[in-house]
Amino acid sequence: MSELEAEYRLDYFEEEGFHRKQCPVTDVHFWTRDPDRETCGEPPADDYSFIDNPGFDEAYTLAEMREAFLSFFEANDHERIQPYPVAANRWRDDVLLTQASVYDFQPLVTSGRSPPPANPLTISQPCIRMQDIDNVGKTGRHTMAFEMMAHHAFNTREDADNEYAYEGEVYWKDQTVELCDQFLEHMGADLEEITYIEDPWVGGGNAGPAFEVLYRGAELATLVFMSMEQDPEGNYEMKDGNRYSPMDTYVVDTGYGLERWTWVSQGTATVYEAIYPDAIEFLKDNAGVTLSEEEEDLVHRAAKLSGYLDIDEVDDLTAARAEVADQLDVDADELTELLEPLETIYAIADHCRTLAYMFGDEIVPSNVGTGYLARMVLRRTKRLVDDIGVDAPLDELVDMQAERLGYDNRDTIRDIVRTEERKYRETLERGRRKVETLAAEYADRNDPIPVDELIELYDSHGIQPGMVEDIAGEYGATATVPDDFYSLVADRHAGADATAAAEGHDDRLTDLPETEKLFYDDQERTEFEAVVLDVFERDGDEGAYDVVLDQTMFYPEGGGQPADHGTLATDDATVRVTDVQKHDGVVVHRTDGDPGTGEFVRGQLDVERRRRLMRHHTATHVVGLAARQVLGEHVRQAGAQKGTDSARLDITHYERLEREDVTRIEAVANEIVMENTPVEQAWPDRNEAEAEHGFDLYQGGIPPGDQIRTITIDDDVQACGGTHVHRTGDIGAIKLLSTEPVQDGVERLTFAAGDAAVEATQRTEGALYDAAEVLDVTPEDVPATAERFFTEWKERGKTIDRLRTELAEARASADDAIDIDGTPAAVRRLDADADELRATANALVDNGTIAVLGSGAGGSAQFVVGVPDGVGINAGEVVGRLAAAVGGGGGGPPDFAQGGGPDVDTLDDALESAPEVLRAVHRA
RNA sequence: GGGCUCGUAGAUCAGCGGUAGAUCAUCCCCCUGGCACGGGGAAGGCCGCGGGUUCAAAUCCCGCCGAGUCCA
Repeated sequence: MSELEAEYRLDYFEEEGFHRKQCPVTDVHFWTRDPDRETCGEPPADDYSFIDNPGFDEAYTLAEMREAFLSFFEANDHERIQPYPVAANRWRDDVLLTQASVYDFQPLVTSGRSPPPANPLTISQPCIRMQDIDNVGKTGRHTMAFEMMAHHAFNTREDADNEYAYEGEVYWKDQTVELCDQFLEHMGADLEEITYIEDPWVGGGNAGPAFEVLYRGAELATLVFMSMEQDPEGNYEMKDGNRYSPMDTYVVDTGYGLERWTWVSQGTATVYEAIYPDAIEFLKDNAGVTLSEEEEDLVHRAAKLSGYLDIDEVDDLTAARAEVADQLDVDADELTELLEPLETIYAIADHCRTLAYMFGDEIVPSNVGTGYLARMVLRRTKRLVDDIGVDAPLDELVDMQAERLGYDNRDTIRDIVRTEERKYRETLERGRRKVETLAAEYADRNDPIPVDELIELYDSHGIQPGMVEDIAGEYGATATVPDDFYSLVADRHAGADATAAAEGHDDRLTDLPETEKLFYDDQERTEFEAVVLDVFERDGDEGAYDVVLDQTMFYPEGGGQPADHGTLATDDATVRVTDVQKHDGVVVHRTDGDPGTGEFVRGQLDVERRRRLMRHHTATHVVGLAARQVLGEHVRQAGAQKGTDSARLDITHYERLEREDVTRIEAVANEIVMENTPVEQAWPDRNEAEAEHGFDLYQGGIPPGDQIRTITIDDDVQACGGTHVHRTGDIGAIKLLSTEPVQDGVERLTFAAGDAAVEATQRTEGALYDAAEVLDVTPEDVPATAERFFTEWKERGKTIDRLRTELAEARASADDAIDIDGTPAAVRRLDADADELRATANALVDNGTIAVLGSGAGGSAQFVVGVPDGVGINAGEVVGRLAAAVGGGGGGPPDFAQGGGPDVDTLDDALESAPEVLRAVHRA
């Protein structure tokens, strides 16, 4: 780390007369204007001295503080950028939620592959950090949802190649610190009290020097100078033990916690009271939490202590609280009783804000991904609300925050919350029933409910162990939850994680120039001319070649659209193209012959295939648009695959689709087709397009580059690389074929377009006509007739059962009975199925007769043996012996047994031996 | 995406190789002046679907479909 020391010696510090010091408490190095200062300013070295002693000229609300920050940086030549969604997985696949403002610009902008929306820029980015969930409410300063205010500058080195999307240096360390200093001064902070702590930063494969900015005990900002990337050969070893080397791009990544700043400006005891005082008032009222003045004072003093007791690093909350109580000279239990309701209220306010962000940004609850996180937060919030007895519905609480945050999809948000609440209630009811049965069982046996069962209940049924304890108590059973419960659950999940083998890159391709893509120029053209740049024979695949051309009309597989097929022809030969792939801009045509390197070829697409693919691709956009119109704005693409006969589109939606939804989507989609709307292709500047359309552009993935290709149909604009028809009318028709749930929150729509739609309709119609023919009715009458047939079929089954019983009773007259040690016995061959044998045997037994029945029906020998009560013959034993004679086995209870074997031929012999067997078994 | 659990009567579930059950709801009867309760009875099942193993599968195995849940 010492190699980095020089990195922190800024001219700005020199000019401003800063001193570099080492904190005796925390050992860190820091910079200060105050020559007498010894400590670094961070707890535990220093206290939260801003509480009751606000750090700025005025008290700010959250909105005022945000505006103060953004307008200050605007006045200092930064462009204000609108915040990104909290669902970071919309533009990157390595994280789920946005946890910092810099997430917005990773990886494409920070690596220099795409230009930033402005440079330098300022933003206040909503973030969600789930890892803080347990601390929320308790520590006085943790929130799961927060806004990170920031100013960013994106720089490239002077000696770097001119291959990046931005050039030169905007500003770096000195000006970053200066801006921070100036903003603090602007707000009225006492500059003498500010400390800049040296704290190297590492994260996400990048690293660099960084400062933490401390003021009155509060960490108000982090100034990160992201300038290195992970590199085993690198010169710098960072705190994560990895080596790093400098990058060509270097990025100013700052973070100013909006909530912290607001808090420090107000000097309230906890951050929560500063940022949503109205929500807290409402919840207190609603839950009936009222404190006396004396209690208020105690809570206030306790909160101040919680601040610097650093509870988030204390495992045992009880012990931490006891210490607080000790310092305040009050009883720990009393303090807990006083604080807990407040902590719950703080947490509820925070969680509702988190949910408002999540649902406002159109995250749909699910069993996977961000949707699962949303579900977890919602359920946790629901439990908290129930615990403390808030009777306002959850959707209203979330809506309060959504309104404050300015979301306009509030109706959908409420709908989602209500749907999720209902699902959770059903899970709880299911769980309760399950636990009740289990508790009653263990109470009977006087055993405690074992930990295995607790884990099973939680892991497989989502039942919190606390709930099991409660219910067990009601039933007089006991359950003890071990301290390491959740790690025991985690153990159950320990398993090998699948690692996908990376496909080996073909080095030979890297030397070739990017193929010029003709398919965007005129999507209707199907012929072209090109020069063969190179041909590779495919290893281990006789007669297969990869052909690279200088330009091509062939669309390579991508964006869910399969590759074009067709031919490449020279004067001498024609080869078939069976697949087309793209590797870093080089289009590779797989062919069944070698057209010859350097040859001039004419390419011809399989027109029919391409047309079908185009129709299905455009139809996919239309169906998505229709689904959004019918189901709501939260609907977005979660995946898509086009084909020649059908295509499928996965959409996010929080309820199962019903037939009615599907018919409406289909109707709207076909209206769009009939309106014959133009399908417009454009190549706008990416940042302009983003500013205009937001992230809904990228439902099919994010392409790199300065410019992106967009496809516009009505008000639906998508970044899309596929080929499309000119107007929606060219699709012809869209027929939805089926829907299926892919996962909770995602529905798959399968549909056919154009002639494929007609074919699909004809197929289903054909099936209906076939069915009608079989039933000998008109197609319209098929449903009613099928129902009638089914009902009649069931009735016949019952009639058969009844007649069988009657038949069995009729057969029960034992006039052929033989005597087995004083009991009559009927030994017969019936050649009926097992049900009939059983019924007959039952009837015989009811008449006091031993029944030994054999059947050769169905290709195997079967026996049923029934013995009346009080006759000392074990039916199972008898069956066993008889079955052995036909090469099988059997068994059953002593009064009624069944068996059989494959040798039908010896069935009669076996039956003949039955009387002896009966006697033998009786006497045994 | 991975793990686990579960699909049996209208509902909730038991049965886990050998004749498909319980409770509630429904219908009928009894008890009552009437209601609640109580008693008696009836009706109600492609045991999710498709394969396999077996003399025999609701039950065991495999696949599919569906529901739920935990984890990333």
